[in-house]
Amino acid sequence: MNFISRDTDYAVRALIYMARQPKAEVVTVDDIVKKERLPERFLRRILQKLARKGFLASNKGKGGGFSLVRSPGGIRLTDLMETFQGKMNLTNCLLKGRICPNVMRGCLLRKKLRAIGKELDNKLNKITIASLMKG
Amino acid sequence: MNFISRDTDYAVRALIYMARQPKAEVVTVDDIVKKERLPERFLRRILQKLARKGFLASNKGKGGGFSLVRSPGGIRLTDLMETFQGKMNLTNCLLKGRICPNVMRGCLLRKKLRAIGKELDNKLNKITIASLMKG
DNA sequence: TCTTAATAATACTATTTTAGTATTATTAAA
DNA sequence: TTTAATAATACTAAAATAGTATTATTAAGA
Ligand code: FES
Ligand code: FES
Repeated sequence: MNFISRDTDYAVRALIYMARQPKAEVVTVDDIVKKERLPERFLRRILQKLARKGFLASNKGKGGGFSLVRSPGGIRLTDLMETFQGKMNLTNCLLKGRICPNVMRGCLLRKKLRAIGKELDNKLNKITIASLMKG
Repeated sequence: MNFISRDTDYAVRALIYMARQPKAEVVTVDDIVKKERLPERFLRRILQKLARKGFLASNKGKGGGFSLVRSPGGIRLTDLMETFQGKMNLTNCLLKGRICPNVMRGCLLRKKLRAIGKELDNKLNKITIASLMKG
């Protein structure tokens, strides 16, 4: 079971690559594909999604490409995970539809997981693209 | 994205139910199904797996059923997650096959996730069936 | 204005995981 | 020897994941 999905991972790579460019330049998908060796079509879809969500600006036409909108320090790993994997849910009750005797209140398992989940979130929230750029 | 899969969840319910029985009795699948409202066939497969893995003993034939082998305090949530979901992997590199420039050593993302993952493990490891029985 | 180099949008497909069902065999008590 | 239980295995349906393919749109620049 993977915590990070493939598209989240690809997005991280691409964003780090873009953030490394001097002067927030427009970067072409082809460029990223060549340097980071990611699958082109799939990466396009990922970048499009990032653009729709406001992480990137896309510039069509000749000389076009994608450019960062938000600063690398403002893009958290958890934002990307949420974008591509949906909100990470440590505590979802899977019995709900079927017959959950105690939707959340009083459910010890969920209560414990919730506490742990909060601490996990706090830590994950500190990971940003900027914090990953030194590597 | 769910952290706990459905079969892990069902296993937890079933084990708590069994642990609550006085005297580590043999419990029949039908009984669990009725009380916990879990899908019978699917639950059977789950219990069989728990038996193969040494959590339960199965007694065939008339008067048979499943019984706990390990004490409720000795069954950790993480054991069950590992059994049904495979080891939770916070740090798998998904680029590996494709061209990972730095398998783990020097990869900041993995390094950070590894540290967080360890703390998460420590906390999850404290959740046992026994610790969930009061609810 | 026409060509061209770029992305956009959308639909399709293949694989894997998840969740469940069905069938047949085995066992042991009564 | 009947019967009430599980075992083992194979099958299936649905959802998530990881892509691919096709066609449309845009804007720079000769
Ligand atoms: S069983 Fe539903 S919240 Fe615990
Ligand atoms: S990219 Fe492979 S370990 Fe980081």
